Amino acid sequence: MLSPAEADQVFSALADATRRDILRRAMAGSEGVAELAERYPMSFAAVQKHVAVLERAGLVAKERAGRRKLVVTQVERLKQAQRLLDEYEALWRGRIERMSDILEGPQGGAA
Amino acid sequence: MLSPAEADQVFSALADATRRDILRRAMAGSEGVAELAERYPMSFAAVQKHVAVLERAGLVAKERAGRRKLVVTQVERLKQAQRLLDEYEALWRGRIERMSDILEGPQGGAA
DNA sequence: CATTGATACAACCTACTGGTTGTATGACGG
DNA sequence: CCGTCATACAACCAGTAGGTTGTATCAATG
Repeated sequence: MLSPAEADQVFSALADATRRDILRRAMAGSEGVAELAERYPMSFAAVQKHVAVLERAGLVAKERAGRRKLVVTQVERLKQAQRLLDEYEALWRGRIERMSDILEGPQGGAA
Repeated sequence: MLSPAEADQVFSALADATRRDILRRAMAGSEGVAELAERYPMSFAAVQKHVAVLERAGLVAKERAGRRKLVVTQVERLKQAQRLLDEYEALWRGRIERMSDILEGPQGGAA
């Protein structure tokens, strides 16, 4: 669903509070880069770079709106990341079950 | 649930394929650092550093077992990350509802 | 078509990351 | 207690990330 390289990109994009905030604001999809930039204590270009990171990770896209470009989150990528974490958690549950098997002894044990 | 700084640590820990793999292996919780290290094409010390990153992020802990230390994943942190992504997705759903409100027109509109 | 507003991009700097090797600590076996 | 296995840590290096400023493109407007 997410290749290892894509997962790298998605998680490292999420590993920055400013980018997570941009992602949240981009849910509404009504702000351009300039509007976003006003909200953070850094230069316009810095915010632009953050948006570019999110875009490369597939977490947002830009839509032309006149002379602006609106930043909108791509919720599908977010869901893919969720699913990856779900898989890990499923593995964990599997581990518990396997441990239970062991604790219940070899009655139904290996052939 | 996760402070911004903690979220930074968790996601940046997850943003590396080797570390995600270690995390999965650590679900079984029966391997020490040395056993893990054998599986990756890098030095023991490099794997040790990856484990340290996961540990600082709270995603794994080490349990002493004789002269070894077993690396075990802390599933609670994983769940906290999941919940964070759930929150984002909930925001998205909220956006959809708000958009529907708008599309349905101002019958119940602003006072 | 010149100006202005919004975005993009390049060059640069500093700090951190991911890897290396080498050395030190800690726990068990003889 | 001496050796050895397992882990930890420090020093170092190359590459990348996150910030800066400055310049260039692109679209609307007079």
